[in-house]
Amino acid sequence: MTISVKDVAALARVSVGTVSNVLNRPDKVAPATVERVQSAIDELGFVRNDAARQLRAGRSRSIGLVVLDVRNPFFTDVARGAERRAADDDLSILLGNSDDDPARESSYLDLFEQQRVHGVLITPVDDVSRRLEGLRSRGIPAVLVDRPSDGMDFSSVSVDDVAGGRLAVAHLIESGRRRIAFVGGPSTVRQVADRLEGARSAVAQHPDASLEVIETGALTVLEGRAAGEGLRDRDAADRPDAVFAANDLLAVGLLQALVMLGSVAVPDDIAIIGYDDIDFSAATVVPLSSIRQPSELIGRRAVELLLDEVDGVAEREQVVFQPELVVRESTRPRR
Amino acid sequence: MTISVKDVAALARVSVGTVSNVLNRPDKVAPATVERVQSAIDELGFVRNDAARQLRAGRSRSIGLVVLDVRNPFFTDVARGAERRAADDDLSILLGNSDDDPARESSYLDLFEQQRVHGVLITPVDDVSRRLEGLRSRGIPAVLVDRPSDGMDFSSVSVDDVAGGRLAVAHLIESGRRRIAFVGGPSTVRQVADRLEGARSAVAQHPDASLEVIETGALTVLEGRAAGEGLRDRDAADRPDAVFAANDLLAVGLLQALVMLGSVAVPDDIAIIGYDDIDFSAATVVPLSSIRQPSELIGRRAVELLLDEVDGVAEREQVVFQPELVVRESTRPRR
DNA sequence: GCCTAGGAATGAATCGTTTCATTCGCTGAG
DNA sequence: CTCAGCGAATGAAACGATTCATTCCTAGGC
Repeated sequence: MTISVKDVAALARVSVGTVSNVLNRPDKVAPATVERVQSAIDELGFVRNDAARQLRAGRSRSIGLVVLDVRNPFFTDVARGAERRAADDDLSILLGNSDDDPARESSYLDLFEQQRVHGVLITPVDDVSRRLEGLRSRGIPAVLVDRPSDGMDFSSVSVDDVAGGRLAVAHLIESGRRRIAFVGGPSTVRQVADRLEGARSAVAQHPDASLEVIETGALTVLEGRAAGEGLRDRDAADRPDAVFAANDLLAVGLLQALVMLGSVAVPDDIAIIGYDDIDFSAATVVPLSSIRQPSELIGRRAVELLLDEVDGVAEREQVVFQPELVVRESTRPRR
Repeated sequence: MTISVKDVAALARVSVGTVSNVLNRPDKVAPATVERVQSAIDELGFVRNDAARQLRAGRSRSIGLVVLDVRNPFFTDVARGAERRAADDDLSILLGNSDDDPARESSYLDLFEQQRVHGVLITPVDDVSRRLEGLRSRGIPAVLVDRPSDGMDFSSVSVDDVAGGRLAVAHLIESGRRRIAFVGGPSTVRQVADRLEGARSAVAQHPDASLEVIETGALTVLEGRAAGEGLRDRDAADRPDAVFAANDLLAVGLLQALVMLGSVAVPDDIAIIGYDDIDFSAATVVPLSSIRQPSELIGRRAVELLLDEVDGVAEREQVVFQPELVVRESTRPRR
């Protein structure tokens, strides 16, 4: 039923090879013929079948990207950066959302491998290095996004999360806070662990500063709100005087619980700093201090590393960007 | 180089047909054989080539979804709903982001058609009915998302945006405002036009209420901030006393410009109401009143309509959900 | 001991595009 | 007038999975 090159060839009275040439290297075909084939294509409404192309080519014209949470603007920004860069090479991005679930992550990797993608960009939940080795051995390279590769086995594009954590907590201490709480989780997620490590190291610099860890199940607004309710319900004396949230979504949830639904003052009772500096951070109840990462750039660079590896001999490379402190009202020194 | 059914068949000493049967209808194959083939598959690390399957099957196992803006949580919620539903039928979602750009929209449609997707879900920027007719004639049905089909030519899942606009502005008027401004654009986008129409009809009910339209280039935080700066720089006497923003992203931008970067009080100088009720709305500087839409449900339902159409005889159907007013601080009656 | 029913396995044909070794046809040099 | 050279066009083979008409086996009935 569907129109194929064969039909086009018949109508234009040329061979299928010629039709293919018109499609792929029009300069190798006589202008008059190109013309004739073109109008046959238009007349029939012919649309190339990608599956057949891919089958022949051995791989698809897309790159798989697995992120932890599409609802986190940080990741949509990364995806957008990746998509832009990929488009320059006529590649498209398949976006997968693992939602912190190893099973979902794994099923996206399956899917991408079946699709014979050019390569995979991934922010892993689980330890997927075995899986990725497997992919690579079958010709599909992978680049880690937003976290470094442990054994330098893969190229990666990340931001120094330890430095970011240190930056955040050092700033809290500098603005006069001492009883710091870290809100984030699950701690198996590398970014969370690193940011916490940075926080610890900043606290270690100050003998009278202390750090409490409040683990959450995920990095979402909802979990942040739950954590905030926990804090709100404590005796005031029992509360930390500052919170470092592992990302802005959590921080937004904390604000909802403490300020909107509770009566804890931010920053006077508790200062809050988040991470990612998403668009909304500047417009929250109390504008949120945060740690900024070059998100679009991360996506763009990740695609570049991937393409280098696809092209062959490129060395594995670990790109690490430096995070940046953005100070707003939520960490104002106490009056 | 890559492992195919042939290699598996050779190792398991069966025919390729049998390998395929093990993969697709294991019950038709003797248990012992299944076992043998399975271990051959594991040993070789065989992974099915999706392109070959698709080529044979005539279409892919995915559904294309084109949205206006991935950075808008409303659309990621729709996408998530769609993805969940599609997974039930072993289908995956290809997400395309048109960014309000007809050219990008069109190139996603090309891509999806080349991929021979099961069907297309789309929130159009442009008038794409011709394109969609074309797709349909070639066996790819489409369902409109978040806007009704003009000539009932396509199934659609939407929310009554006129009612939503009316709801928003009626609420503003009820809370004592009279000089209303509508901020949104481009007006060619159906949702914007409908919400504006609803606003107009609400204003028409009140002889002393007036409506000013401030058109923006897109529905983003950035555009909202620009519009807000315009308002902020006016003489106080020249300003509206309430703004209805065509979505929450714009409203967030307005808040940034008026409250954070300016000194206009919300809601006392200007009340603001947004649209979509995204997660962040409850945590903005001034918690934002908004119009809520059942976003995940929209995605889910859209996939269902699409599958009905794929399966054959289903009638075209126009599903329209009703929006809901969510009142928060940003539209509190003036004291 | 023969025949048959039916489960199990086979393998050639097919999907639509690309590639590449060949062939074709023409022009201009000798 | 012949032929080398060259641009243009050809068409068969290949990519890898699935399908289905056919063949093969075996157990059980008579």
